[in-house]
Amino acid sequence: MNEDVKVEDLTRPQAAAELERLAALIAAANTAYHQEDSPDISDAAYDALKHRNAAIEARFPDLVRSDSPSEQIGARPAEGFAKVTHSQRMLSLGNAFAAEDVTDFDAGIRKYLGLGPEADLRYTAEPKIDGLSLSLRYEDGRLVQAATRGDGSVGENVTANARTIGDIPQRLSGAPAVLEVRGEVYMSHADFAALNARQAEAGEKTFANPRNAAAGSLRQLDPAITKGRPLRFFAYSWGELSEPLAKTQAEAIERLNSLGFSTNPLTAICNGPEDMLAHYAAIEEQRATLGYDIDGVVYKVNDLALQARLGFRSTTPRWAIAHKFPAELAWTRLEAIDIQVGRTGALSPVARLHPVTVGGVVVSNATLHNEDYIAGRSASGEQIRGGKDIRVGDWVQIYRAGDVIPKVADVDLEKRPPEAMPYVFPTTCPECGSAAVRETGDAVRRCTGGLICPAQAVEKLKHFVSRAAFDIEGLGAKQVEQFYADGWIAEPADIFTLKERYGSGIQQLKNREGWGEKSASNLFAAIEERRKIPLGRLIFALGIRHVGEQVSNLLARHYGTWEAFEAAVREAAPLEGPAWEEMNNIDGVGKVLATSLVTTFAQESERASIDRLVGHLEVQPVAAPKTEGSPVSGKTVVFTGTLEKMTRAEAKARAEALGAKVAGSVSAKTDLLVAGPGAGSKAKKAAELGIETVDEDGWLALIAGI
DNA sequence: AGACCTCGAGTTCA
DNA sequence: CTCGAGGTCT
Repeated sequence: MNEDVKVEDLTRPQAAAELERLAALIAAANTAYHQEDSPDISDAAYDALKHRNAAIEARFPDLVRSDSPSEQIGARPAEGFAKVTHSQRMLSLGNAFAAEDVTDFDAGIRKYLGLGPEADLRYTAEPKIDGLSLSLRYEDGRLVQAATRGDGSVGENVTANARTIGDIPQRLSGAPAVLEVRGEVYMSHADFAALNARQAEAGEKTFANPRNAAAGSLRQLDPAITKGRPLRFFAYSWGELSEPLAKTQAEAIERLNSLGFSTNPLTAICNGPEDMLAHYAAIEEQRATLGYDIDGVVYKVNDLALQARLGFRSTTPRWAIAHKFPAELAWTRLEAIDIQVGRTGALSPVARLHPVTVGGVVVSNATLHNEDYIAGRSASGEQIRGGKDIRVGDWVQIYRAGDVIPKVADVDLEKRPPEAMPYVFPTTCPECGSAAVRETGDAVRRCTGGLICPAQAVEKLKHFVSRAAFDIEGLGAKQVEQFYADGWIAEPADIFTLKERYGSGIQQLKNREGWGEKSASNLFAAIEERRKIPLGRLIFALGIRHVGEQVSNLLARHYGTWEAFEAAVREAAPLEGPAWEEMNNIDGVGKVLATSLVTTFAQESERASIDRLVGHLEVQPVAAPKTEGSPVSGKTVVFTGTLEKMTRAEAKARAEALGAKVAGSVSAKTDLLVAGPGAGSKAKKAAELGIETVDEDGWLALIAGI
C-alpha cells in the first residue's frame, strides 16, 4: 500500500507499517531462495526491497524491527560477477604525504639506478582521480573484457557495464593486437548532483559521494541501469601489450589519447622534485574547480626503460608514487572508549564517536591503536596529537587515514569538560577477566586467557574459516559467532562433526532464522569439500602468532607433508638441536617466529585441539618437485639484486626443492649467480671469479619444465 | 649495526 | 589501509 510513497514522505505510522511489510516480503524471498531451486523474484527486485528497507530504517532508526531484514544472517548472497584473473597484476601505489616524501622518492630512485643528483631524470605528474580503477582488454582493436581491480590479482568481469560508458571506445584502429588499457572510472560533480536528485525523486537511495556513486553504478548487475548513469573514464596506464606503446610515459599517454581515450589534460612532465612539487601546488589550486574529485597527484618516472629497470616491490611499483592531499578533518565528541579483544588476545581500544561526516562518510567509530596512543605518548614518534591524552567527553578531531580508517588526529583541550578523567586502560581482559599483560617493548596489551577467553576463541574460529584459510562457503564470521554462542562449535574440529552431532541436523538448522534446507545442505557439502585441505592453508588456519599466510606457505613448501611438518615442530621443541636449526635456516623464518610456532604446539590444550582437528582431515602435501634431472641439483646458487617474479624466500625454497644449495654470498664454490636489477658487489665479484651469471628470466627458463 | 623490505595483525564502512 | 615488528641485506 505504501509502495509508491517516497521514503522521505512517509509518516511515522506509515513507515512502521512499511517496515513490517518489507520484512515479510524479504523473509518470503529468502525462504523461496533457500528452499527452492529458483527464487521467486529477480535479484534487482530483491535488492530494491532491501534498499528501501534500509532507507526507511535510516530515517526512522527507532522503528528498526527486531526481525529487521538488514540484520538477517544467511540471507541471499549477492549475485556476483564472474571473476577475472588479470594477466598482469593491478598494483596500488606507494604514498607520499609531505614534500619530504617526494624528495625521498626521487633520491631513492637515483640511488637505485646509480644516478647522481645532477643526472637528468624526468617524471610525469598527473591528478589522481578519486574513482575506481578499471582494466580494459582490447584484442585486434575490439573491447573484449573490462575488469575491476579486485585484490589486484583477481577482479570482477564488468564488461557489459563498461560498454555503456561513453568515454570507453568499443573499437580501436591502429592499436596493438593485444592492448590492456587501465584507468579510472569516475563521476563528475555535476552528474553526481543530478543523479542524486533523480534518485531522491524516485525514492531510491542517494549516494554519499561521487566515488560511491561511480562504484555503485559500475557494479550494477543490470547493464541497463549502468547505461543510465553518467560515468566517465580517464586512461592513465596499461597492462599486457603485444608491442610497446612508446618510449616514455608521456608519449604512451598521448598515444592512448590518439587511440580515442580521454586522458587527463593536467598531465605534465617535470624535471626533478622542485618541479613536481610546483605542479602539485598548481593542481591543488585548481582542485575545487575541476568538476570531479581528485585526491592527490601521481608521479611516474617518464622513461619506460627506467621504469622496467626499477621494477616492483611486492605490491607497488618503485617508479611511481601518489602524493596525497591532506586528509579532510572533522570535530566531534568522544562518547566512550571500548576494548575489543582480537584473535591473538590483543586488547584494541575503539573510540565511540558522536556520528560525524568525514570525507563524505558518516563515521561513528575510530581506532585508538593501543594504550600509549590514548595516553598521548608514543614509543616510536607518532606525535600527531602532540602528546595530549584522550579522554571520554573530549572534542576530538577525526580524519580517515588513506581515506579509509578513521583516526583521532587531535584533542581540543579548551573544550575538555572539567570532569573528564584520564582513561585507565584495563589490565584484565574485559571478555574473560584473565590478566592482560604487556611484554616489555611491546605496544599491545594481551589477554592471557588463551582458549578460555571467548573472544579469542571466536576470533580464532573466524580466522579458521576465513578466505585464505578453510574458506568454507556458507560459514562466514556471522555464522561462526552464532554457532559459537549456541554452543554448536567451540573449536575448529567441531566444524567437521557438526553434521554427525546435529545429524539430521538439517532439521535443526532449518529452524534457525534465515536458514532453509537448501542452505543447510549446502553448508554441509561445503564442509565435506574442505576435509581435503592443502598443507599451507591448514598451517595458516591454525592462527599461530607470527605465522601468517606467506610464512605458512613457506613452511608447507619446506616440509612438504603434515607428518614431516608436525614431526619437525615436535623435535624442535627444546629450541635447539638439528630440527630447530633447520627451521631457523628457512629463509623468512627467524627466532621469534620459530619460537612462537614450537611453543604453541608444545602447549597441551593447543596440541590436543590440533590433533582433534587433523583427525578429521586429509591434508594434501605440497607436490615435491623432482630433483632428478634438475639442472641445478647439487649446485650452489646465489641470488642477488631484486627479484620481480618471486620473493627471495620463494626463490630460495624453490631452488632448494630442486636440489640446489642456496648461499648468501659469492665465493669460489658458487656455481651460479642469479642477478636481478640493483645487483651490486656480488655481481662484480662473480664476474671476477668467472662465475656463470643469469638474470631472473634466465633462471626461470633454466628451471622451467621440471 | 643500521637501512630497507615484507609480513602480520588489527580496523571502518558500504 | 597502516603501523609495528621481524628478518635480511649492505
